[in-house]
Amino acid sequence: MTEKTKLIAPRLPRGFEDRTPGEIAAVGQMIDKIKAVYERYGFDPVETPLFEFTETLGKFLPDTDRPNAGVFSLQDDDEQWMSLRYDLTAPLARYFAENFETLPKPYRSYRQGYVFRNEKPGPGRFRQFMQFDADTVGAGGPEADAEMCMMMADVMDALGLQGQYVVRVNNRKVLDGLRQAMGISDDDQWLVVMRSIDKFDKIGATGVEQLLQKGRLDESGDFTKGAGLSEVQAKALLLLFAPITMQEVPVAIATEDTNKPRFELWSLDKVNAAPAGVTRVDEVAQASAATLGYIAMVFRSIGSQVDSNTSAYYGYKELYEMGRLFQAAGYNADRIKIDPSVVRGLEYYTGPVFEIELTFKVQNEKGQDVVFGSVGGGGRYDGLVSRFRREPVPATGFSIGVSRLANALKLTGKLNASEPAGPVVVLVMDKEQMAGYQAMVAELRQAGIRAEMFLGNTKNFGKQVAYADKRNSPIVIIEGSQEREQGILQIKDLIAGKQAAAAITDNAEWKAARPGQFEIKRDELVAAVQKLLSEQ
RNA sequence: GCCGCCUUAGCUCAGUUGGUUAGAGCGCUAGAUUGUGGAUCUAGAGGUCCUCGGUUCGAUCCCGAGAGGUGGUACCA
Repeated sequence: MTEKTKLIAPRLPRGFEDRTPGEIAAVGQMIDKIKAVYERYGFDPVETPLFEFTETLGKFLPDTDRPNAGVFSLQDDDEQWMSLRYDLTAPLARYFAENFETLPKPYRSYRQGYVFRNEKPGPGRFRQFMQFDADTVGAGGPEADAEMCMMMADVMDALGLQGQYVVRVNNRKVLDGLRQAMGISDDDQWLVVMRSIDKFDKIGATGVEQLLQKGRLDESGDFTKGAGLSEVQAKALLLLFAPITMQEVPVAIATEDTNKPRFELWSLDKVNAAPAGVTRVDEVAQASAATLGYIAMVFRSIGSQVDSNTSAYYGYKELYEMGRLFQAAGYNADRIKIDPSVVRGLEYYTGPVFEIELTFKVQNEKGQDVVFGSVGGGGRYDGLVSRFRREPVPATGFSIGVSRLANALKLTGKLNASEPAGPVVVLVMDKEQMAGYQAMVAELRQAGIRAEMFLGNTKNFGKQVAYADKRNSPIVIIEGSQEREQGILQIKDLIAGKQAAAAITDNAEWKAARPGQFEIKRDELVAAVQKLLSEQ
């Protein structure tokens, strides 16, 4: 005991966080609100484990037998690689495929939990964080995608963020069509193009333009190699971000196949004299008409037409139909808007992609503006279940980054992270009377009131009251020998006392005043506490 | 991964031009007060000065390497 043993420094690996009662309560409230929206849309919960076989998650490095370094992995007894899940989508695909025979199809499910990524953490980025997902598996139409977007918007409303977010929607098929039109055949080159576009909110138009061409030298002096596009190609892609100015309006022209309208840009004069079968897009999808027209214009600027290649056509048509659905359901462009610059991750999305963006400024503790990125997103992933089953299974879904959203709300003071009320504390005035104090606690607990007897060092009475204060306790119960003889108790209202004492500066006066304290009969304990709690 | 900055008490930081017992504020513990929260006063605990190596009579300080933290950037399913 005399020799000093080497102590272990209590420390947390970076990217991980402890959560206090206030934070747990605040996130719990968020979860309840999100859950309520999902359930209202007809989704059912399911829970899957934190660990999966690495091959289930699909994260083996190419050409090696080791998992991707970005996932936490370990080998089981039989040397099979297992990994902590890094999202909730791959485990859902596994669950659906494994229970294919019994699940209803389409299958609507939601689930919430921690996911893990072994990457360098940053502001608002963690190595363990919570996601809350909803997915519809087995429904291939844009109605399912549109429903996802509307549900995301409803969730944000339910969290009290009306008017402070926008759900941005794009379609990967449109981007693929652009690629074809521009004649980019190299997959790697296209990958760099997509990454560059995805960085728009971080590095701006100039930065993206540099990345699309030769490359960009950032502030730290690091050079990022560009995609090697020509100036003409780069400028055309940059139109995706340009402010929308339209001389012409998009129209849908009926064709022999009623499911395949043609999309063109017409001048207003031409539209006004339009023959039957030509519909202005803004009459059916007002919310996003300008953007739809704009996408058509981007195609024209590179010498193509939006419906001249299959991929772009279907992407465009899906966006058009989703726009109609948003319009019909009353979701305007200030809540959900079509935005051709949305890219989202790169791996498995096959059609519509969407992202929630906060439209208010977020500042960190030091008062600096923080680029927060999206707080949620998703899209259609028709290929994911096919890894487990031979038949094609379409699926769409999205994910809310609960941790990141909570962090944003915390920084803006919109998260109610106040410490929850503590228990009623019964003070120990006389160690011989423990049984009596414990009986009081039991009475209170039986009445459903949080209560505890002070268990620490009872020698100094002031410390007991200080303990109750630190516990955020609303009330303390005092029974000394004087009270016991008279069959009474002292009830001390700590909340009222705190207010009443604010004006007192002298310690002697402070003690004499005993603010917020009054007497009751012993047998009135439960009733008096209940009454006081309801008044506080 | 790459680039910059940082590392002294639980926290925020001072300091030593290289010299013997390394400081402050806040916090913590105890006492003033075995019948009252805040404030006040008193006392106390708490330090491998990030680690290792080098230079030096002597290193917390100078030099080198490493670790950790932080910011940017890359990757991000």
